Amino acid sequence: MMFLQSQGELALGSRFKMLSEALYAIANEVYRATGVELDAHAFPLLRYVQVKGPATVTQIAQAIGQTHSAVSQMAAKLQRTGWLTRKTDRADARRGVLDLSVDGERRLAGLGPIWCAIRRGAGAAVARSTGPLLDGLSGLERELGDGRLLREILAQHKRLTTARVEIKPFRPIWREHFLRLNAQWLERYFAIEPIDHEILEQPERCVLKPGGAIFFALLGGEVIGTGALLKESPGVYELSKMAVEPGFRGMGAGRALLDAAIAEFHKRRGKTLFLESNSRLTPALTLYENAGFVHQSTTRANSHYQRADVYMIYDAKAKRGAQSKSPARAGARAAKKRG
Amino acid sequence: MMFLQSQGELALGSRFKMLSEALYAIANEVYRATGVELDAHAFPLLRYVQVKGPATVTQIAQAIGQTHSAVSQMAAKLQRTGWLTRKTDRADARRGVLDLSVDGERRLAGLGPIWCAIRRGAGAAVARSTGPLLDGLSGLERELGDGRLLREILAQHKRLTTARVEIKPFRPIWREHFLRLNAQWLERYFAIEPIDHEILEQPERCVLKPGGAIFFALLGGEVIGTGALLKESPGVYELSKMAVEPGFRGMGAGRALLDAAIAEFHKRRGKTLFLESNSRLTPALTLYENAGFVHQSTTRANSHYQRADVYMIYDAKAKRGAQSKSPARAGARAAKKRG
DNA sequence: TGAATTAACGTAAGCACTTACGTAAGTACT
DNA sequence: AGTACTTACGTAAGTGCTTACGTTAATTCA
Repeated sequence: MMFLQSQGELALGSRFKMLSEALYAIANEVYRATGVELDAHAFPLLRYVQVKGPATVTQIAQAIGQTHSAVSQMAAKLQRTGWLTRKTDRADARRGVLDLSVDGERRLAGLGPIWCAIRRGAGAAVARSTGPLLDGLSGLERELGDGRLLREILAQHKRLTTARVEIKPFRPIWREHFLRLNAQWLERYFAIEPIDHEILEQPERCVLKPGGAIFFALLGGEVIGTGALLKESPGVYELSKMAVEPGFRGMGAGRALLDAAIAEFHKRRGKTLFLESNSRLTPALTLYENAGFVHQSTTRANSHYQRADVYMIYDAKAKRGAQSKSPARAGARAAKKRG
Repeated sequence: MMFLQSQGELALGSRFKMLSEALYAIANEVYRATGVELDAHAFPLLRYVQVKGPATVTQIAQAIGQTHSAVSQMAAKLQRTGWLTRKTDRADARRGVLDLSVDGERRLAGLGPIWCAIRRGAGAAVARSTGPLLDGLSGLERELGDGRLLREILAQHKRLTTARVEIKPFRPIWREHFLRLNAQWLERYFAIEPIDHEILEQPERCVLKPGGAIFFALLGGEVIGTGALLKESPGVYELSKMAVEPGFRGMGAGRALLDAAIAEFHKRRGKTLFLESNSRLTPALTLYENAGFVHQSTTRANSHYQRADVYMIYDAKAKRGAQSKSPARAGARAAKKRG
């Protein structure tokens, strides 16, 4: 192993292969340890149909970078084990449309904490493997070699499953998190606009005092997400400033925050609840769709935000399943319709 | 493919696998384009026996991080295609000792420029793939995706094979390279000692004027290596300050510089030629051994250097094959004896 | 000096892919 | 409408590895 490292760029292929197999092995180990019957090699396929909805063999193959044969074979296997269903596209009889089975949906829905733990553990390992790419690889090889990554993932999983996501109303000691969590995604995707600054830095004055509300999602005492209900005018509320810590996504915190905000909206006898967002934030849009927000054909007149190109209004009847029953799937179907 | 990237740490295994296969494919493409009949998957095994000398199946398997079965199977294939020979260890009849065949040695000796080109091309691609590990991977994926890496490797190879390594005596315009090339490895492995600074910064005063010589290795006009012959006392010379640009190793520049220095030593009717080095610099030691330098049982009395733990004296009779006839292999056998 | 254990290694079978190939359905062009 | 083509996909066979297993040789231990 030390020998391959001494060969520098010449042995990159071999080292990548080893890393790949080691990571698959760790993932399988985690699945086994948590009692999930799933082969890590199926992840790309399953995850694709989970987030994107029903898809054809070729479509999936291109997305996950494998041949259609590989997807075809894996799909057959997953059909036998009850994860997938397959029916031929009625528009084009050559195509087969793969979709999660009801049972498969249910089983995948329970994997949130596991994937979250893997993401957190692997993220930490990757973060420790700093420096130029070759040094980073050596670091990662070390993490895998001494079993550290596996231990860390399992520890993370234990932590994530013993604690539960709780939603609490605003408290001054958490004020900084309101800014921190929102700044994260704002800076990543867009830029922080003046109005953002105002709201995020003075939440009491800009949100609470005018009759709005702010919620925080906590996991084992740690603040991992936030969201705000702004009062725009009597009876009209705006959902805004939703943010979940990247390392904790998939735990249902977003949906819980959303439900809390909607409950508060009802409690205050609101008439209209709207939100503005951006079409690039597909996971968030999916969440909104599931919770009952409906796309409007135009953007909102005199919007506060530069980045807003999506305008949605809440309609209780459009709600698509509770948070316990695989919200992601319903959203994926909705995404299909969005195009 | 974009989909896998969106999955962050969760799809690391799949991405590593793709990178691995893409790199193997590129290497095979390069071999094919340059008319070499070699499968990139055989590289770790072949390279191991090339630099380390004859070895057993298990030994190789551990070094290259595969199972003994894999090595056994690959070795059988390489035996059929004439690369390897195999005989059972006479000390332990369970063990089989794998070694390069005469023909295999010859063929591998011709791969220097190819490996050099791969190292340079891949090194450049890796260097462009900067940032944290995940971003680095994305960068590398892009390099592989658009065929840039392959083109670059082939271009490098063309450049390396059209030009030839030339050895030239000192010229003032190249003075800075004498410092630059030596500082590279000194800083990497050790530290620059005061005496190094003196010699490297004032080569005319410290080397040439007292009766020594300095050589430069050029490839297509570019200075890629250097080496010095220091006059220690009448008839006694020291070989020192040998350095070859990492990206150009394997082109035979080191051996050419060494031969030039030895020729100069003979021309000046020297009686004794010695060198001091460090046991960690195995490739360099191998080179010295091939050229005729013989290890001494003690380190040199009143050595100039902190780092010196190897002391060798030149003996023309100990020379082990010209630069054209696979010097590396003879060196590997010598390394075996060194232990 | 056997007897049990361990080490080295080959062979077979399996696995996750691949390439090669065949078939059926859709598309484009005359 | 017929003919070439392209596309979607399954199946078979191949590949580079793995695990499982068996054989033989060395080592350890009573």
